[in-house]
Amino acid sequence: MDVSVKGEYALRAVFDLAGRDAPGPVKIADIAQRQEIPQKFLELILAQLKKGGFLESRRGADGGYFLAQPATEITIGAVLRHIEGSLSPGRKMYRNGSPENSPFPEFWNQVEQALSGVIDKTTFADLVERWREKNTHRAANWEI
Amino acid sequence: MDVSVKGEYALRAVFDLAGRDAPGPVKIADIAQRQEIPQKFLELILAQLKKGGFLESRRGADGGYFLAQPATEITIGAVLRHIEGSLSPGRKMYRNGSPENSPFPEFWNQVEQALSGVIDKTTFADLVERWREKNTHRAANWEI
DNA sequence: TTAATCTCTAGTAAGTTGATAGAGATTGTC
DNA sequence: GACAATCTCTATCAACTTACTAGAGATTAA
Repeated sequence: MDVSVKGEYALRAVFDLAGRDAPGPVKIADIAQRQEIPQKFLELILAQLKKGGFLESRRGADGGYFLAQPATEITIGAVLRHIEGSLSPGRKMYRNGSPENSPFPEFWNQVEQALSGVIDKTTFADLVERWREKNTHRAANWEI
Repeated sequence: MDVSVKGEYALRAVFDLAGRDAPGPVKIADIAQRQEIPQKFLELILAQLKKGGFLESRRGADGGYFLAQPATEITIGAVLRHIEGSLSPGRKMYRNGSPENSPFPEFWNQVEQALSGVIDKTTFADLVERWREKNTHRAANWEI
């Protein structure tokens, strides 16, 4: 029951992009530095996020990544599911068509719903907002 | 974000023991067969559950395992945490004392609480009860 | 004593994770 | 058009984890 480091990097990267006010693409190198993520690893993650439809990019000089949708419409759950695969903790149980008369599937279902109640209802806009509330007088990461 | 096969085996084993009406120890081999768990692997898991204070055992002929506490007092969360370690999905994030001004710790806290609301409030007695409700006319697994 | 059990210590094959390397494809600028 | 800056794609890899397996040892009931 854990989110991989890769998943965490993905969340931080999207958060970084969601927090930018100025329009225009952001360089991988910048995200990598601000979020302390190994750049080459981040490249793979951003490419995957792009395939998932969360990000868009532009190459060449002055290229970079930017959100494909408004931050109010990207949930943590969506990003995490795309990077980590299913988040259902009990998905392996009785996967071979074993006992149907088990209480576990129902139980895991409850767990999944509880989880979903948080991760699928929190957007990156929410995260940025919370972050700003806590840092009204401090300088923002992305305002250098 | 996943429960390991080992964790699932542990839950099934405790569930198996919680569902027994007759007193007295249950053999590893029996649990292994009913729950379809490789016996040698189950041995390790049961030993670990014993160390965690969930089970007790008796060796020798007519030996076996049995619950160390009533099933009403053993929660899924307790067993899972003991087998899997922390269930906090975001525990790795900013583990190196990085940004304190991040919205993520707070977010992961919410996730943890939502999770806890289910797994720390469901006991094995609950599971057995649910199981029995669904199987009032069918033969129980452990009644052979 | 013997057979049945739990117990303890090792080992291990397969898979996953968290990267790194380097060449290729685009794009803006001079 | 050359060139530099970026993203993009494919391959590789060491370290670690997972899910087991093996086998000898300790304890108990009959």
